[in-house]
Amino acid sequence: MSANYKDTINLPVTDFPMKAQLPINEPNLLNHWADINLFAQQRKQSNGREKFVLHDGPPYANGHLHIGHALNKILKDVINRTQQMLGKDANYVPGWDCHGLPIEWKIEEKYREKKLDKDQVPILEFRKECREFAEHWIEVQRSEFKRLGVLGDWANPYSTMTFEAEARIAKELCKFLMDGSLYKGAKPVMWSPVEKTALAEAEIEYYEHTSNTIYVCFPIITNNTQKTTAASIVIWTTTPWTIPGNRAIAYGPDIDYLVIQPTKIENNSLAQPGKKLVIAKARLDSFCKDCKILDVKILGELKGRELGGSICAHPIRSRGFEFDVPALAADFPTTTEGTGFVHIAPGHGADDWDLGVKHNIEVPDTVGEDGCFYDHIPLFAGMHVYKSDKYISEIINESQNLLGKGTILHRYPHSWRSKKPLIFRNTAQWFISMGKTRLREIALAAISKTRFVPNSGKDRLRGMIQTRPDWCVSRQRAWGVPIAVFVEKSTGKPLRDQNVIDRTIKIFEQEGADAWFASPPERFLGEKYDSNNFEQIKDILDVWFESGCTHTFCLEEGNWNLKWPASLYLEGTDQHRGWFHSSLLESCGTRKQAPYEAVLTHGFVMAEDGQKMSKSLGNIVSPQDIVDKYGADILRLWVVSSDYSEDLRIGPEIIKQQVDIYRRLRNTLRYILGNLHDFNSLERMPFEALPEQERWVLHRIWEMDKALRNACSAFEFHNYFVELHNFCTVDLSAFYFDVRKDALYCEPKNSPIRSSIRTVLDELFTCLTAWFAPFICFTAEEAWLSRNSSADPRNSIHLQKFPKILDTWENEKLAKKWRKIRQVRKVVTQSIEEKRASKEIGSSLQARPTIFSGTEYRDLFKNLDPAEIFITSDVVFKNTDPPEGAYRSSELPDMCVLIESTTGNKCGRCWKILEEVGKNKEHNDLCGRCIEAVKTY
RNA sequence: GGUCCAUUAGCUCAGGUGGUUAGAGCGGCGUGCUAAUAACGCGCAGGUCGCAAGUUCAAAUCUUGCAUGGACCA
Repeated sequence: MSANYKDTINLPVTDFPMKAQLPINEPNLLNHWADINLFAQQRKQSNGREKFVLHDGPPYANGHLHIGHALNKILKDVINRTQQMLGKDANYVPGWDCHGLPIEWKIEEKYREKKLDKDQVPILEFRKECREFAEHWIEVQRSEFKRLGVLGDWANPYSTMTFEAEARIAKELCKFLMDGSLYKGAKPVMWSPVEKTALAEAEIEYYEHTSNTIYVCFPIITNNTQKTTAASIVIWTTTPWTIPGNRAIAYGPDIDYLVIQPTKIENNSLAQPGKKLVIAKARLDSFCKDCKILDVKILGELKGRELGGSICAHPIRSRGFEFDVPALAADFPTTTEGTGFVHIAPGHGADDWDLGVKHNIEVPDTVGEDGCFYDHIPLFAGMHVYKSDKYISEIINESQNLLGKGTILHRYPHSWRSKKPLIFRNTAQWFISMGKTRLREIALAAISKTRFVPNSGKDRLRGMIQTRPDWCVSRQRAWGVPIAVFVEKSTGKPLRDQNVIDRTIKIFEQEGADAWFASPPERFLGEKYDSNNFEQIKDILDVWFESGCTHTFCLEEGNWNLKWPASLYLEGTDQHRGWFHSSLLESCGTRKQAPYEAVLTHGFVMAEDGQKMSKSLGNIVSPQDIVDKYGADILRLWVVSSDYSEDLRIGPEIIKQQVDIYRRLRNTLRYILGNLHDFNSLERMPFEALPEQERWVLHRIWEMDKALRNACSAFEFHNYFVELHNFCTVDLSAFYFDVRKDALYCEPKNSPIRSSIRTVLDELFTCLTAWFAPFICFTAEEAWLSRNSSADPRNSIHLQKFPKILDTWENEKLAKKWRKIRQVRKVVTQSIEEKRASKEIGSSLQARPTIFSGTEYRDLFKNLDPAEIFITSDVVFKNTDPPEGAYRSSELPDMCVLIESTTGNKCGRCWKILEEVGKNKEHNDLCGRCIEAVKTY
């Protein structure tokens, strides 16, 4: 009859629950952090330490957070927390991007619902509504970010629409004005004749559209090769209305062209037999078909480059278009459609404009803002471009230069608002020159001095800076910082007067940029100038210029006590084109160096199958859903276990995996906490007194600490986190905890071995809570407080540094030995499993392994208890030949194991099966160790 | 259409300069314990390294092409 010894066993005791209930508990911890003013405590505590400033790339304040926001901010938070715990002062000031189109749209939409035109609304009222809209979303996003556990100065964020920011942005632009790099130029932009406005990329939608197409002859009047004498270059265009704006023709220097002569045509063909034409060799067949030419004579063949220096006549030259049309080499003509030549209207296309600028060709203004030809255009004045195709064709035909016409169905840009087709139109715009003040070279030099993580970002940004054109910084919009510049009417030159600028900036600081629209120009110009002689520019600054200025009003100025340049900028890879780019140019233009020491980029978040998330596919994962269902720590776990240098994936299965990993980590903490119940520092054992296995754990801690510090300095967490998880699972749970369970539970309460183990558990608790803290910030705090809250209620794991690990804990020799021990253990557990499968054994304590091997293996366990390590009741080493049926593993072929059932009786307390049990009269169901232990209760 | 990047077990990731049978963990399956118990242990099965050529004695690794996915640009 065995007594119940459960009460005499040191079972784990803890109030740290197995079930996390994160969606309920995390908000409680957030409240706790607010109560103890954690962020302020952190700042105070780290005052004077080396600063680490991660400058926040401002999200756009116009909607709920999506998974990409969550990835970005959690990654920032992890980095800030690791830097803080490494001993730096990682002050983090979040920010918002507030001006710009998407918000304007929303407000315009409201007006449209009320059947009001935006232009009828006073601009100040319109801007006020935009501001209120942005303010609303800042509030929403702020609370969503906080819920993710992101720690920062949420009470005092920066934004691009504060008066100080608006003033500062205008001031920065004026630096480009004063040094001469800001200039007024012209550029074709996507233009909607219906709304009479330029459109941004995001406002353009592509639909199927039927366009008129024409083949047009450009008679060659000057040539460098006899082959083309008296011939005409043939172009094909889908926009006949751009012919009045034509000023050049582009050819491909490596394209093969033919000189041909139609010999036979269909009755209704527009082509003329005998006329010499030049077209691409590869286009001959389809050209003849389109122009109803039945047969041709090939007169010659030439490479595009032979056309260099050729000059053609404009196809309606005799009708008021007396232009010379040069043939120019370009890389964009192809032989996949048309004739291998591209007609160039510099006012009506990006390629056209670039080529025109390159060859100093004037950019004609032919079309007004309503889509009608200007009055000064002969023949077509006042005509709408959409209605002019037919007439233009007729005029060209009258000039005998029309070869064919047709229609084509293709994708064509349309206005997001009116759904009407768009045109490219030449407009006056403001630019920052890449060359005048050597901005390009300065920026390139700054890139080479910057650290990029991953490294490939460096080449990417460099490539963009190398090839980018001048920066177009003006927008014909309402919600933003104005280009606060006056242009002198008589000269067309911008006014460069520092006094005017200073006066303007001062007004902006006090009243915001609204003042530009609210006040008369005299207020800014002062008494020195007559406002009648100046045009006040009402264009809005490109929002990229604004966000490119955040380093000035957040880092350089402001009350946050940060540093310039920032230690790190961290955003998605799309920001090579965006914020990294504009910040670099702004800073290099005004400060001759980059605003950041390092740039980190992460990939995009895809659905589980690697596809983009989209409403139509129904594969969108929202951070709010994950937080509500599983908790922010699960989302944070996903962030740190993913490789952010590429695109990353998320979906139900991946989240489930994080939940599983989370449970293991949590139970590891729970087990440690349970066994540290009633432990105090007096119980700690000195290092020298610790058994070998405990010193092995300390060695592993030393290794993990090294791995952590490497991961932090490389900003690379996913490999480290796998290692940390493996440490908890493989080293601790499956090995150290399992082996030491007997001693923890069954040895007398104050035995040295228990105290040694608990000393190590205490170290593990300190380390694991700190190591987890930057990642699963809620759970680490919950565990920490469950042990430390009584000491100081203002306590927090997030006020700790990473523990300093002593180098004396390193012991590679010991580690090597224990790797071998675990190899042997593996063979033993395998051999036990064989007996379990055949139902000869259940618990491993029923097994008695005999190890047949050389003495080397027995020596491995000298001064150790191999039975405890194998969790068997006994172990025997034999130096003899193994019997038939002994287990041998290919891993360790020089040993084998024979498993036999133990003989003896089961100790009612520790469950080992030992011969000695039953030999004691007083306690005939206990082993010797347990008899001694029981006496202490 | 152009430029760049990626593709290793169901999942997340390792795999310096080419060199034995491509590794972990999770999940799966089986199983033990019933004193971490919606926990913990033990064992097992999973891979034509996206596809196809090429270089080489030898390719997951180097080259080229293709496919799929992604970013930026047009």
